[in-house]
Amino acid sequence: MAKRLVDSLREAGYRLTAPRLAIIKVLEAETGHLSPAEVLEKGRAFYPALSRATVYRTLDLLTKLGLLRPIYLGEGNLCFIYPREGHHHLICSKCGMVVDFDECIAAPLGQALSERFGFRIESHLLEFYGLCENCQKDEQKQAGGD
Amino acid sequence: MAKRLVDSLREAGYRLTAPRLAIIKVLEAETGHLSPAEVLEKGRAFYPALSRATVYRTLDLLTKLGLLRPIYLGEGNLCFIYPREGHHHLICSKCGMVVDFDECIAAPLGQALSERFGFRIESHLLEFYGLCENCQKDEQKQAGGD
DNA sequence: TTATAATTGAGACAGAATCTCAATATTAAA
DNA sequence: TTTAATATTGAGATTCTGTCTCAATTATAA
Ligand SMILES: [Zn+2]
Ligand SMILES: [Zn+2]
Ligand SMILES: [Zn+2]
Ligand SMILES: [Zn+2]
Repeated sequence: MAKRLVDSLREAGYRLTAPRLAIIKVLEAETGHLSPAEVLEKGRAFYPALSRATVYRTLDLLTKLGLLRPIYLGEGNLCFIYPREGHHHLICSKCGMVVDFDECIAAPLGQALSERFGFRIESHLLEFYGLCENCQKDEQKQAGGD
Repeated sequence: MAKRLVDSLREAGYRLTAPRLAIIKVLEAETGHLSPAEVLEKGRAFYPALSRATVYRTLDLLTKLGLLRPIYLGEGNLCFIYPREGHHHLICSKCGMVVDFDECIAAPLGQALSERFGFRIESHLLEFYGLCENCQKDEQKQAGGD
């Protein structure tokens, strides 16, 4: 698990530095969805001098290597997810609640697209949007005011 | 087509104002993926006094109503898409190129999740990430430097 | 060890998003 | 129509986010 990010960096010819390791530890420790600000904060537990610029640079680098994915979940914050195969989300477009689920049907389509467009597909995003049970109830009571 | 956004606003009890109409016209005119800044600029063609705050407020509102979806495409800019059924993307994680395609297999899974979690699903996101042909070639030549 | 070049932190900077509040416009009721 | 109640707005201040520069540091291979 820990190996994947580290090895991919190395194989691509990038140096394995203390700041990068701190960031990778954060990404691996959390199963979830981390904003750059959270990565910075948590990363300083491993490497106190960690700077904001380095966090952004490293998240971008890992994204370019296809190891992370930027996504908007719920409350309008960019976050990066470290994709586990077949891990996806159900998001309430009103209150922002996020439900995780592990189930997927995207592989065959991915295969087809890969051939059609000459892409080498590394991962995908599958997110459903809608209203959670609570927000459905709220909706019936009120109309108008937020 | 034009009706959908307008009617949904009304039905949810929100007022139909000139600034909102301008924004809706922009969203309908463009098939693509618009950043808030683009919506502001284009929206001023319909309603010159349109303000940035109103653009953000309206995009958020339409998102809460499940009519728009915030997404990161390619080069790290937030944009909002006005989902057309089965319209999705293939994104190069290195150079940011976006390929559109219209094909989808998410509906049955959506149905199942809806029942399992009590969500009312309104739409979904299905995006594939990988390397485009050019970036695959580049990768073979160099290792290391950006 | 040493040389080389990638990487870093700090802080300046630019741009994006949010907030406040008085002024305005929509809507429903009179 | 007219009016009253209230949602919505624009402008600008403000706060956050993300980028950039550059000298200092550090990983790596020789
Ligand atoms: Zn999947
Ligand atoms: Zn909800
Ligand atoms: Zn998750
Ligand atoms: Zn590419």
